[in-house]
Amino acid sequence: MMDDRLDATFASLADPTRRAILARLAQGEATVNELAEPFAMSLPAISRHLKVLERAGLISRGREAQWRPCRLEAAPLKDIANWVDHYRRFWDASFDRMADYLKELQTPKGDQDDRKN
Amino acid sequence: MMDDRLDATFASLADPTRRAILARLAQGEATVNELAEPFAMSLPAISRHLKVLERAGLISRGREAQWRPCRLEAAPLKDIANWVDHYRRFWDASFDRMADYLKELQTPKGDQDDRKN
DNA sequence: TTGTTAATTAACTAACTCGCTAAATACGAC
DNA sequence: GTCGTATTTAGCGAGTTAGTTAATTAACAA
Repeated sequence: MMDDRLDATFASLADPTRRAILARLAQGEATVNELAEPFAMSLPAISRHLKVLERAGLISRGREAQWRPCRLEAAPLKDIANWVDHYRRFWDASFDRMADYLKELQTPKGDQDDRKN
Repeated sequence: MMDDRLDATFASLADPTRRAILARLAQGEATVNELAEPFAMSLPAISRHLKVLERAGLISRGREAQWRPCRLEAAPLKDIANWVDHYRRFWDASFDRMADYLKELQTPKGDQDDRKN
């Protein structure tokens, strides 16, 4: 919606570790230790990446005993998809198919944002 | 394609001034001064934003006399769109429509990238 | 040559990011 | 309480970013 949210979302996604974390969470919830396991990086570093993702609204966290399971929250990604779709005509040969696609996208509700993209 | 390019693209898009510049360029080529005009910011600042966008491959620049017209280059945006589409199912109710869409996207050539997203 | 406009580079500051290690907190088990 | 595991916070250092003003380069015009 607002500019700041796009800022935070894009900034969060600019780090390969954070994108990998999201990819992992796309397969289901995971704890911090589980998320950290694939990386040659300290646990505090991962914890920080998770905080960045949380602030951007890209993940949420539960509380089960001493574990804080993380789950993917895709709403900001939808904003990104809406934003980038405005540029689709610049790489997509078929104009009309894009029009169809955008129309489809808008059917559920008018939750697109055009101002100050 | 490679991870680094996604990094650079996302990082470039994390700034509202740069997104606004891209939005302006979506309407056609423009010189540095024209691009700077809407902003309460010095010309060197704009010049640097343009350099960031250029390094990310999001714009290219010509040379006409003392003007250096900028033009939008959308290829990196396509990468973004491809990346974010992997998460479409997390906000889109219709699974099957997404599958169709992705199939469409892949038809022209296999220029998608899945590794290390 | 001199002047004007367009754009970049240089040098600087303030603020932020990302990694680390060490210490602290939170919870469950004993 | 004490122990062990999970996670976060604190503090540090290196590197980057985004802005500034002043100086410089590039091209055209007279």
